[in-house]
Order: sequence, then C-alpha cells, then structure tokens
Amino acid sequence: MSKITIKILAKELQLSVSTVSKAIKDSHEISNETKLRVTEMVKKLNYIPNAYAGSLGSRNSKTIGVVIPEVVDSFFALAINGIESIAQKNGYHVLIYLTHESFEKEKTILKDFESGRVDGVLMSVSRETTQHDHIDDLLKTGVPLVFFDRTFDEIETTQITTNDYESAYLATEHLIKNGCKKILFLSFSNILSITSKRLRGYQDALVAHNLALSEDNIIPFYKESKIDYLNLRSKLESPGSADGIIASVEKLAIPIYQVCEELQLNIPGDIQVISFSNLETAAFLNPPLTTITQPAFEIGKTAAAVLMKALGKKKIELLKEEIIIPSTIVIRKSTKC
Amino acid sequence: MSKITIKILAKELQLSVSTVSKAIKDSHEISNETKLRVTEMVKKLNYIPNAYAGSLGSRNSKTIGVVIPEVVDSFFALAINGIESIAQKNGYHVLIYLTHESFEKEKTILKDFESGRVDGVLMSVSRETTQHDHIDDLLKTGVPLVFFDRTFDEIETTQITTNDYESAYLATEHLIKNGCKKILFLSFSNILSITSKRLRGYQDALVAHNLALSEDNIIPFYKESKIDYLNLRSKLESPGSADGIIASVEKLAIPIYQVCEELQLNIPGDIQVISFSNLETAAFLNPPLTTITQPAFEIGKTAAAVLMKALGKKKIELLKEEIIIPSTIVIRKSTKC
DNA sequence: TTTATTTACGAAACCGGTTTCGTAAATAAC
DNA sequence: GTTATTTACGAAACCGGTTTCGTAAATAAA
Repeated sequence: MSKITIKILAKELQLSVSTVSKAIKDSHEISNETKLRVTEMVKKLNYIPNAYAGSLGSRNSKTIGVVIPEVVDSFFALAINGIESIAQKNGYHVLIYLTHESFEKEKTILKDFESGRVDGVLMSVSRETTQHDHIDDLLKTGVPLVFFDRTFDEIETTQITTNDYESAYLATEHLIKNGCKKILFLSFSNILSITSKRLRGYQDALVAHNLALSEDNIIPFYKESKIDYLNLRSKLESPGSADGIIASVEKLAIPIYQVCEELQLNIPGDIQVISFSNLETAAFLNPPLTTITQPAFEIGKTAAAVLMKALGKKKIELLKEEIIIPSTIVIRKSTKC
Repeated sequence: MSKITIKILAKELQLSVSTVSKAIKDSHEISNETKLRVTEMVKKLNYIPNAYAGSLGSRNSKTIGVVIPEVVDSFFALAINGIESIAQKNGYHVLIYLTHESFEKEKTILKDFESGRVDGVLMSVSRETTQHDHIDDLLKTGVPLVFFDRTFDEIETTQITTNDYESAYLATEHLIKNGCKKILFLSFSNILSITSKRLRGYQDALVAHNLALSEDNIIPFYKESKIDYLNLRSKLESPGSADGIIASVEKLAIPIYQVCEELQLNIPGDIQVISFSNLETAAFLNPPLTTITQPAFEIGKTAAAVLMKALGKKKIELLKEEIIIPSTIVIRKSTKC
C-alpha cells in the first residue's frame, strides 16, 4: 500500500488537487457538499498530508523551537510543560534544543533556525553566552524570538522573567533577619541576566542593612566541575567565613548540602541556606530547603502564548517588553524560623 | 535582503542548480575546484538551505521523534540527554513529544508521525497505553521505532531496558535481609511493561524467601491524585501493616516521604524505603534514599544509537531484540545497613 | 587509432503540497 | 433584461530543494 498523496485523493474524488487542498483547509471557496465528500475520503483512505510539502508550500511550519541550556533541571522541565500546553492548544509542534550551556551549540542551533525550520523561537540563553550576534542574525531573517528566564536586555523583543531582583533582595533580607552577617552568593557566570539581577538584589539588601559587601562572598561556578566544588568547600572550611548562603540557581543547592555534610556543618545551625529552586524534593531534603520557587510552568506558558499571538498576526511584531511573573519564597528548615 | 536560495547561488556562480546542490552534498560527480567555488560562495552569501525543501526532495528529514510520558522526571530528562548526544553526533534533529501519560495524546502524536515528519521514533509508552494499534500503524508506514524503558513486548522491534525484574528482585531481597516481613509495592498501572516485570521480581523474591504474597500489599497509583495519596496513607496508618516499601518509579518516592512525615513514621526505623529513582537529590533526602538507579543516560544513548544505525542502512531493519543495561542499587539510610 | 570509460556538469522531472489567478455558472443588483 | 457579484472550482505556477538521466569532453583501454 503505497503512501497516498493529495493527488490520489483528488483522482479518487474526481476533483482537482487544488480543490481538495482547499477543502481540507476548510476554505470558504469550497462548498459544504464538496468539503464533506473530501472529508469522508480522507477518512476512508487514511490520508495524512506530508508535513514538509505543506510547510514548503505555505512557508510556515506550525513549529516553534525551544532553546534551553538543560533539561535535567526542574525549572526548565516545568517550563517545557508550560510551553507545550499552549503550543498544543494552538496546533504547534515543539522542537526542543539543548545547548548544555555551550555558546557554540547555541550558535549552531540558531543558525539552523535560519533554514525556516521553525516559525518562532523561545529561548533561555546559555551561561556562556556573552554576545548576541547570532540572535540578531536570526531576528533579521524574520523569525520572531521570545526570551524567558535568561534574557538579553539589549534585544528588541518580549521577555518573560520572574522578579529576580526582588526575590534575591527578599531572600537576602530573610537571611539577615535571621541573624546572618556573612552571606555567600553562589552563581554561574554573572553575565547572565538573571544572575546579575539576583546579584544586585543581594547586594542592595546587604547595603540596605548596613552589611559589608565583599567580592570574596560571591562564589562563581564555572563548569559544575570538581574545582568549583572544592572552591566552595575551601571557602566554608575557614571558620566563621559564612553564616548564610544564597544559591542563585537550583543546581547549586546540591553542592552546598554536599559540602556541609562533608565539613559537618549544620544547616541551619552553622549556616543557613536558601536557593532559587523548583525541586520537587525540596521539602524532603535534610534539612528541608527554603526556596525561592519560580513560576516555571507559568513562565513557559506565557512565553509560548506571547509567541503564538505574534505568530497569529500577518505582521509579526514583538514589542520590547518585560513580563514579570513573581516567585514565591517558601520558608523551610534550612533557614531559621 | 531577500532570502537567498540555491537558485540565486547558482546564478551567481554561473552553474546549474543541480551542480550546486551536488557540490554542497559533496557529491563525487563534482570536481574539487567547483566544490571549492561553491563552498566559498555559500559562505559569502551566508546561504542556508531550506530545511523543508530538502526533506521533501530527499524524502528524509534527518529528524527523529522522541515520545515520552513526562519530562519533569530525572529518568526521562537524562534519557533525553543521552539521545541528544548521539543524535547530534549523527547530524539528526530531535523532536520531543510529551504524552503526559495520556493514551489519546500518544495516538495523536504517532498519527502525526505518519506525515513523514520524522525518519524514526524513540518511544516510552504512556502508562495508560494498553494496546498498540497506533504503533503498528506507524510501523506499517515504514517508520522505524525503538522502544526504551517502557516497551511493548509484542512488537517486532528493538527495545532498550534495564534489568527490571532482577533489580526489583534484588531490592526486595535487600529489604528482606534487613528484616522486613511486610513489603509494599507501589506502582502505576501494572499493564506497563516495566511495572509488571518489577512486580514479578518483587513477588518472586518474596516467594523465594517464604514470605506471603498479598494483593493488598500492591498499592496502585492512578492519577497522581489525592486519592492515591490517601490510599497509601490509610494503608500505612493501620499499625503493623508494613515494614518496607518498594517504589517502582521515581515519582512515587515523594508521596512515601510525605505520608511518613505526616504519620510520624520513622524511616528506616518503622519502615524501610527503596525506590527506582534517578533523583540527584536522593543522597540528601531525609533520610537519604536507597535507590535502584537506572542507567538513564546510557539507555537513551543506546536507543538512539540503535535507531541511527538502522536509519543508516538502505533497508531499514530492526530486529526483535532486547538490550538490557543493568541498574545499580545504591544503599543509603532509608534502608538499614 | 579506435573504442570504452570516466569525469563533470546541466536540463528537467519530481517531492507533495499551497497559492494565485482565471472562469463558468449561479445569484443578486439595477 | 442587462450588468455586477458571488460561488465553486480547476489549471498552472510555485515553494526550494533533490534526483534521474543525458551528454560533451577527457582519459583509459584495446
């Protein structure tokens, strides 16, 4: 049984190919009677149009590309769910691409998008990414792009984020109110939009409460490697060096617990910990982790919705706009009270 | 700047379209000299071939579809990473589809694959799926499919799994050796291939150690809903009803911890817990969770490799074969010793 | 030297749809 | 009753490549 094409369908129906095509698309040019006949034959022959032929002809693919650094990460996994929920509703396919935090991969992926493979893009930049020529190039080809979570402020498009600055500010304040004087801030590259905002929130809160700022208290992580881990460890080893930690991304919570276990540091007795995190297990860690829980699903959903809406218009237009969906702090035992 | 096509490229080079096409594909029919000229012009004009035109013409898309139930799940997230690593190496794109455990969605997705959108499929069936007409249909259209983790034994294709039976057997034995007499087995639908194998492992281990089998000790979870949770809770509430639990999938570990906390049951004092799980946080839970850790990344990698290899041949052929990659038990504090 | 091969390329069909445009027939407007 | 619209459809161009096939020129074989 050879694959049936629209041609076969047309012949079977004694109609022209164009008529059949229009009938399937429910065009107003076609009579209801004919549409019915076509629909029936489609069922009968189990006709499924070739996806690529359609996309080529119509110059749109009903597909969006999602570019994220990592999928083994509650935030991004949940965001994907949010994106999917909207995409599905609008009949869009979702292509997921992982950069694994590599700028080179990110470039390759965006370059590929210039092939017309996707109608639009949702993206959270890799932490290696410091420039945006590749994004500009893509935008120049007319492919709309919406940022979520990790953005580029310089680019003229919509971005969906959480209240990074405030959350970090509040988290810091929470620790301060709990008596912390020496608070560490752990982060990946501080070029990243989210990191720099969260860092400022942290710093401003310290200043507001008359606590000293120190570069030494900002612990950078580079490649999730042993080195970063040892770096944190040596920092915590020197006694009295810290009594509080803010992890600016979920991935960094685990090394903290690990080091504390190794060094026999009690959380929250010796050191209080709060982390940006969407971990399902946060409440069952030892001790339960106080988190800044980001509205990951909502962020994904909103990003997708904004993109879908833009794609729906004949003249695609994405305003430079920042949509902020607030995080919530969930206080647990890793911070006092 | 209008999009440049191969036609423009050809005109610029004073060559025919076909020659340019072949040159780009590094065909032996084209002289090195010409290839060089073409390559240079491609660079110069920043030519990027239209993805859909290519796929339509060549009748293959260099794209594989991955169908999984969920992405907020360490196992599947890691498996995706494994798949991606191989796909990327072979120049394949990866389309990820989530069924959210819905049979209807799974059908819709596979139906769409009949459109030629993907060259091959990697799949882990939803837990609602009890029949496989939709899979048969897809295979009939010539799209190869490889199962991983959750499979269908009846279907003539390769499947990549872990040693579900043995792992469960060993896990059960571990609990028994730790003194457990009444061991619960928590699972989703026991139609699922993995569940039924794990269940048999559990049962056989009980029998081998002269412990009674009881239907009451098999706790089914249906929709991750409150009801399931309460069901588990009421089971654990009645005193002496259980001294050990095996969670057959990662997602079920959390409700156990939750219930135990609520009921003030000590793990492992009152009840020992072991779970199939790839949770990164397993070691930092309270108490640290003993896990059967599946080689998720490897499974994904292998599944992709098998598929890629099949796709590489002119006559695609996937033998009915079971590739088993063993899990490892990591003993932690949620089980004694 | 003649014939057989190989090399390097182009013309044109093709992939399977979509879209534009033209038009006959039916209906509405004047 | 004549002209303007609308309705319903088909022919053909088109989307942007790939692939088949034919062929002149160059090279090798006989």
